[in-house]
Amino acid sequence: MRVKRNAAAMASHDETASPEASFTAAETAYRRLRSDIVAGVFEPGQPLRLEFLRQRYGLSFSPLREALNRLQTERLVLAAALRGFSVAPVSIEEMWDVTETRSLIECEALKRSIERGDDDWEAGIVAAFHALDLQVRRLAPIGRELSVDELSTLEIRHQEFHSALIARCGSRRLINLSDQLHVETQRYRLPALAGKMPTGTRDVALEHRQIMDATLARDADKAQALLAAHYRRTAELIEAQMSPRAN
Amino acid sequence: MRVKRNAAAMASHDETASPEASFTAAETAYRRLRSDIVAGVFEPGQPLRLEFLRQRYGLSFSPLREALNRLQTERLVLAAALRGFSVAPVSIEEMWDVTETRSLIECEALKRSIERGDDDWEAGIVAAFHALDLQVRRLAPIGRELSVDELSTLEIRHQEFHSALIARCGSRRLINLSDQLHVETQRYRLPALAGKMPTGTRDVALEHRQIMDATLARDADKAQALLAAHYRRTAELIEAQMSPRAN
DNA sequence: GCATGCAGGATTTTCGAAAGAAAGATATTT
DNA sequence: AAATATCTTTCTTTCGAAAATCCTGCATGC
Repeated sequence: MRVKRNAAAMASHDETASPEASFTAAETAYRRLRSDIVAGVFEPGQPLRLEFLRQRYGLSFSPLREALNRLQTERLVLAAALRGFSVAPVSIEEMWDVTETRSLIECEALKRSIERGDDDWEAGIVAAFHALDLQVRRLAPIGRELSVDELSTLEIRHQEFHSALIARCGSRRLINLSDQLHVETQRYRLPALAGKMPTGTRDVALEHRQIMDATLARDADKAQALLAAHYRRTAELIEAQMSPRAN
Repeated sequence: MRVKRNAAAMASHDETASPEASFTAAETAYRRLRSDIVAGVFEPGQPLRLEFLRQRYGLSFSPLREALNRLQTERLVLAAALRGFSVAPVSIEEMWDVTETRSLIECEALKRSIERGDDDWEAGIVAAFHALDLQVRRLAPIGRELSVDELSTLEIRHQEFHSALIARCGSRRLINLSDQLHVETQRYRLPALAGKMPTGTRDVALEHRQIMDATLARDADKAQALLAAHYRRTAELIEAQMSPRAN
């Protein structure tokens, strides 16, 4: 008799706001792998040996391989035929490519949302901004160490704000791409943020407010420009932090 | 003892210009499934029962499931936890979403290629155009039935032309997205094209030439506009062909 | 009549072992 | 000593069966 099937029986459970909530082993493998890669638990380039993963997650080969195959097409994992999987490498070039692609996708989605957005959409933005702003102010004051939990909440609310902006773009694909690119950028932001908040030099809260204001004022051009600049600034900071070290 | 491993031993073999050429069973499953879905061999919405696929392709569950997981993230297959896989449905809305997203991606990629393209890039475009043009002229004259082979060649050269246009955009992601969106659009174009060539009403060869001319003249705005119009016209024809029938 | 519960069968999902390929180590030859 | 061949080990990949879940039809009770 099996033992590990309890997870699937857990009550509805909205983890990372995914559409379906039931958990197969393959789904668990997918989420945990993705989370570990994004958080930098596994080094970029590191081979992902199946026996190692099997022990780490307490799962069998099949669900692991299914998860790795999904992550492969999401660019988080590299697969070489008959030579297994490895964590996709990171580089400044890739970081800029993700950033610029994300900018392209989200600016278009934002423009369309501004054209089509209704009252609910506006309310969603205001709500998400407020929740984000609360957390930013809570963590901003001191250049102190941030707990994993504080950072995780900040990260989630940040994503929810950006997600709310483009929610009414009317394109499943744009929203989907935005999500995927968001995950990819996390690989660069999370490790860079680990511990030290880039104190001073940047008023992220203000940037968010300006994006929101332009959006609610239905000024598509301005909103797009501000959003693009927002992402560009983040990329520049990450580049500065990456350059001194390796690569 | 196994019997089916011969495929992996086949000599180098550049099918669909994929980076790696070695064939595992999972890779075979992926390609055959994708090809069958795109060609409409499986009806949109049709459940993809594993036992059925196992018999059809002579493979076991594992490689099939791995392939289906990849196709899931590429939007060709739908997966419901514990309820298996099914062919992703098609609709006019989805068709427009693919078309517009593709337009967005490729217009940006084309703009960047025009900025950065070198002599080799130009030569690649001219060569691809010529090969495409030859095939178009070969098939155009009569409104006759087209063989699968003729259509396949046309399809490949068409894609190679569009691929050549954006080859120097400098973004792995844009090129990758363009490829994926191309595959998705095939689901709509191939069945619509099956047999009857949309005779008369449209001079595709001219459209291609104009796109190429504007591109080589480094007129980014014009080239983008022509490319977008090219895709839009195709979508309009498909919409017209889909509307009378179901959905 | 309608809902509810319960077999039985169909299907997906997972497992662990076996087969196959690559990488590394050792021996053999030139 | 270098190059080549052969054996070992490590790892991936595939397989087929077992387990879990879903679905359908039927009976039971209200």
